[in-house]
Amino acid sequence: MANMNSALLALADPTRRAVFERVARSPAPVGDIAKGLPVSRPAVSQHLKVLKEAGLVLDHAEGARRIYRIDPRGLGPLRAWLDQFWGAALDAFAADLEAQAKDDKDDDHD
Amino acid sequence: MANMNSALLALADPTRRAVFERVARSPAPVGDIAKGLPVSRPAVSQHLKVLKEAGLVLDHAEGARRIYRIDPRGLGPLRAWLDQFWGAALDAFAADLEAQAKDDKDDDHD
DNA sequence: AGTTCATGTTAGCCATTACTTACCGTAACC
DNA sequence: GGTTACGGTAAGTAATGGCTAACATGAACT
Repeated sequence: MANMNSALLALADPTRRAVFERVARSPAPVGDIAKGLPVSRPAVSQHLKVLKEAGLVLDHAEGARRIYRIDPRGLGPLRAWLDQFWGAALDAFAADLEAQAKDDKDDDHD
Repeated sequence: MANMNSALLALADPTRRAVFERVARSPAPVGDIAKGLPVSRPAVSQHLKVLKEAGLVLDHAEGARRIYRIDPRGLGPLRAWLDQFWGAALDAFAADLEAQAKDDKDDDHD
């Protein structure tokens, strides 16, 4: 499912996120991905399955190899969800500045 | 730790994400947050602790209550990390379009 | 001081999960 | 056909994590 929940869940694990980052850099077969990681090849295969179900990567057979690449639509919902709170974060930042200014005024005993 | 790893890990859990969304909407004490959720108050308190250590929320005492609000700096690293792969996703999308066009035309390659 | 309200903390339980080893299927070689 | 390369799947295990219940802390109020 390519919703934001599964995407967030998939990217939470450091190893799986490393797999995703590797695939995002450039498409690669499973073996190559596993070579650059401290886990076994089946582990990478399992991570790729999760990433695929989360809509973050795509795969296609190429002979005996299976090439994984980033799924363009995967990061969309996640980014949209994040931006939803970007405004709230900025508002909070503005409120912080205001409160800080008030504090400075209160604390101006020499 | 206010890095992107802990932020991603904190937001992965649906309940904890609901807590974060509630806090982001408007600052509130723990009891009020727990009222709108299907888990106990201690559970909310634990989630808030994780969110706080991830740099996603801030708290300040207000009498016996403890008001939690969003931490403006929390989403920054996460958003930055996400944008790092936004370009790769767009590139992949462009590659998809190109491949599709090639398929449609059944043309030989560039 | 004693009581009540609001919250943090601990202990323990249960479900989930990330990992490895072993195995099976498939595709390209000889 | 046999063998080798590549990758997905199953089973079993150790570790993690979220939850509740019980306890501890501290502030406000009478």
